[in-house]
Amino acid sequence: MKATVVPINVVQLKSVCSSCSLRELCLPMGLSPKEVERLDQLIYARRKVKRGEGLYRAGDAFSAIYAVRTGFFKSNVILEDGRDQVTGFHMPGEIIGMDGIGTDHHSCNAIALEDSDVCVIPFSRLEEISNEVRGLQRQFHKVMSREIVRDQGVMMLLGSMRAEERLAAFLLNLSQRFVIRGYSPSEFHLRMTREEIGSFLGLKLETVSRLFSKFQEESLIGVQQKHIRILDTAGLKKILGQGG
Amino acid sequence: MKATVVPINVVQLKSVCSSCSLRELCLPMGLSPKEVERLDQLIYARRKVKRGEGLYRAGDAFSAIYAVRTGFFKSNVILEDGRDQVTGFHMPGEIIGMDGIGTDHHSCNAIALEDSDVCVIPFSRLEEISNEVRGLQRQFHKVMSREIVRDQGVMMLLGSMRAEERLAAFLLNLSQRFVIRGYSPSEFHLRMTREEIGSFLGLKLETVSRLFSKFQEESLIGVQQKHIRILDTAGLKKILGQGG
DNA sequence: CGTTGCGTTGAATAAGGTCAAATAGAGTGG
DNA sequence: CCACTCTATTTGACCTTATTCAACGCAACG
Repeated sequence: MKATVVPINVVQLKSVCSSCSLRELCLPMGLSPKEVERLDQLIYARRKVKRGEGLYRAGDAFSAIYAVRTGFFKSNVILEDGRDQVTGFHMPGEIIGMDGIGTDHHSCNAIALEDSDVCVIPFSRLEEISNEVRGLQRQFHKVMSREIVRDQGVMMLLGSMRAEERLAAFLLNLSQRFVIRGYSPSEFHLRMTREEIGSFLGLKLETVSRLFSKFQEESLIGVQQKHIRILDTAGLKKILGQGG
Repeated sequence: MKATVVPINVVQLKSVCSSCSLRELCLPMGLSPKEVERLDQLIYARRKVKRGEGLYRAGDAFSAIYAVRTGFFKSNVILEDGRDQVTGFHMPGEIIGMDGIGTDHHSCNAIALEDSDVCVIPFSRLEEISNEVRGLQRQFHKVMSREIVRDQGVMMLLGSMRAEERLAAFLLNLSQRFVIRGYSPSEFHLRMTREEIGSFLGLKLETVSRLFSKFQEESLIGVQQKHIRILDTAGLKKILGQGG
C-alpha cells in the first residue's frame, strides 16, 4: 500500500467504531461508550477488497479477523478435487475470519462479491484488550458462539430440508439480514450467482433457477435476474413447514 | 458402580485437569503445568449423564461449557415440525455447549448416547481466569475456532458429497478421532443408531444401512450391527475423491 | 417366549441432477 | 452508439440417486 499524503486524522476519525453506523450490529454491540473508545484504539486499519478478490485464502497465515464495513463477501472451502462449497455470505457488520484462530491459518477463502471495505482487527491485540475490557471479551465470545449457531442452522438446512425449503429459508434469511441493516426486507439485489446460491444450499444452479421460476409462478416472489422482490413472506414461511 | 468407602480426596485429586489423561486433547492442551494448575481451580464439578438423558436442552439457560470425560454424546436441533438434525457426535476430550454463549441459552440438545461423565466449566469463571492465564484464553479461542472449522467440514459434506462419500468421510473421521484417544482406528463400536448417522449425514436410515452393506460387499469394512471394522482405509479414501 | 426397537433388503417412486440448447444482459472495443 | 463477446440464466428432456413404503430378521430384555 502506498503511503500517500492523506489527511489521516480525518479519515481515522471517521473510521473508528464509536462513530460507525454499524456499531450496533458489529463487534461494539452492547458495549458502553467508554468501552467502544478502547475498541477504537484497536481498529486502526482498513482494507479495500475489489470484487472477485480474496480478503484471505485458505492456507493464509492468520493474523486478524475482519468486520465487513461495506460490500458483500462469500466464504468457501475448496477440496483437492476441485469441489467448491460456499459456507456463507457476509454483509456489513458481520465478523469474518475466525476460522483462522484454531490453527493460525485460514481454513476457507473470503471472496468479495462486490467492491468492499473491511475493518482489520489484529487478533493478538483483540485478545489483549479484551482482558481489560470485560464487555469486549464477552461480546467477542458471543460473536464466535453465534457463528457456531449459524452453522448449526446451515446444517439443518442442508441435512433435512428439501430444495424448495432451502431456497425459501435462504430468501427469508437474507431479507431479515437486510432489514436489520436498514434496507428493504422485500426488495433486494442478490450479489451472488445462481451457482453460488446452489453451492451454499447444496443444490445445482439449474435447480435454483427452476425454483426461482416456480416461486415466481406462485406469486411468492418476483425475480428479474439478480433483483428479487418478496411478495408473500407468509407463503415462503409456509413452505418451510412442509418437509417433515 | 457401588459406593464403597473411598478416600474422597484421592478421587478429587484425580479429577483435576493436571492429572487427567485427556489433558492433551482437551482444554488444557498446550498449557504449561502452572497454567493447568489454574485450570484445576476452575473445574470443580463433574456431572454424570445417563444414556438417553440430556446434558442440556435447547432453550436451557446457559451457564457452563462441558468437557466430555467419558462416554459419547450427540448434539441435535429440533424444528417446530419435529424434524431432527444431528449436528455432531462428541467424544472424550471434546468441549461442548459453546452454542449457548451467544444468546445465554442453548440452541441445541446434547444427549448422552451412553452413560457419560463431563467436567462442568462455569463459563463466567472461565472468562475471568482466562484474563489472567493468557494461554488459557488463547486455547479457549482455538477450541471455539476449531468448532467453526469442524462445522465448515460438515457443510462441505452435506452440501457437496454423494451419499457414499458422506459415509466414507464419516467412518474415516470417527477412526481418526478414536486413534487419537488411544483406541483402535480400525475397529470400533458405533454408539449411535443408523437413524442418527443418517440424520447427521443428511441421509435416510435405509440409505445408511444399504451403504454399510455395500461397503462390506466391497470389502472396505466389516459390519456387524454396531461393530465396525475398517478393512481398507485407502479404499474409503478413494471414494472421497469421486464425487466432483 | 413374546415384545420391542433396530437393522436389512426389495420394489416402486420422486426429487434433483445431468446434458444440451436457447436467451438475456453486461461489458468491451470499434 | 452499435456490434460482439462472454458469462449468467432459463428451460426442456432424460437419467441417476436417494427416498418411500413395506416386509422381514435379529438381538436384547422382561
